[in-house]
Amino acid sequence: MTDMHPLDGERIAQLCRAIYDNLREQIYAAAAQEGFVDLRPSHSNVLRHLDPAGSRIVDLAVRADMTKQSMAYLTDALAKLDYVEIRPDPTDGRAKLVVLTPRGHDAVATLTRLSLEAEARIATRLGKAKLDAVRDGLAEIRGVLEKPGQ
Amino acid sequence: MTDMHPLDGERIAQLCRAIYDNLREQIYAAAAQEGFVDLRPSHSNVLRHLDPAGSRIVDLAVRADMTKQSMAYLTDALAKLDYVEIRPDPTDGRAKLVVLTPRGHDAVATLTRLSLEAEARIATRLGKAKLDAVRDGLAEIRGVLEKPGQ
DNA sequence: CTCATTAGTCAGTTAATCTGTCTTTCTGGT
DNA sequence: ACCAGAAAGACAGATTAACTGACTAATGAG
Repeated sequence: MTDMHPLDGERIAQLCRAIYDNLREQIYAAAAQEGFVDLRPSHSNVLRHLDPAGSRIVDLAVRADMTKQSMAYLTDALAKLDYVEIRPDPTDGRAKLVVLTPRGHDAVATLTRLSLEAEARIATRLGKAKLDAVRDGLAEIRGVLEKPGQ
Repeated sequence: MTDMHPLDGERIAQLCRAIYDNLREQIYAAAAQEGFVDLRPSHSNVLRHLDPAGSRIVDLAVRADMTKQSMAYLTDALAKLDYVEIRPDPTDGRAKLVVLTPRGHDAVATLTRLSLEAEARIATRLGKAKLDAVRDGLAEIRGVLEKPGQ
């Protein structure tokens, strides 16, 4: 351990940021090469939280921890790009349902595959056991952070 | 492991994102409460890479992986907030040196401390050994991602 | 049946990036 | 010593992804 810059050391936060940035870049670049050129990282705030039967904007906003205005902006963009369809919720006249189009299903499948492939590449260098241990540790950390007061 | 949403699973990338977001939020909120209300996460793109003798904008830009225009925007903002001083580089008439002010030193020290405190809180729940193992694993992953072709 | 709550929209703002173009300064090769 | 090209930064403008505040329309509980 050479003496490092105060904020640049081996902090969990910095490591997570570097890894996340790298993987996100990798995955969206690969997705672009597979035809999803107009797919942006911010879109995964929608795709990640969409449930199969469709979701309301307000629910997506809560899950993604953003305002409904911001979520509406994202779903609207995805609708224009033919990744989702936005239709009235038959059970509530105020609400809309955001549902994946076939292209949207493709995109989700592709992102999922690319994400798994990226991990597999890491596993070939680290070993599956170690990678699994890191993943478990991260999941535990996330759990701790989500309910801080014990 | 319940069957999860395709993109919402226990992927390393997602875990890193969640953890990084949470820690960043925590740390900058705490910094604000300690008087650094005008300090923003984007500013750490500067602070993290500043070396003690001062750095050139172009070097900071390279280190932070952004354009020099963007870096100039950030350093300018930090200068207006009295975290850094920007002065001519005596060794090169084209260049400027960005150096920390006393307040900037304070900010770096505070962010570093808050960051370490956040990790310490995690350690009390996970155990130091496990946390260290995760950190080592993450560092290894980052290493792999930085030089992908072996 | 009314009124508070909820879902979403509209308008405007801000933060943090980007690209392209320009000026100034430096430097290496002849 | 000169000049051509590289490098450092500035200026102008665009874009993306968020935000807040104020609004409309539909729901549902008492």
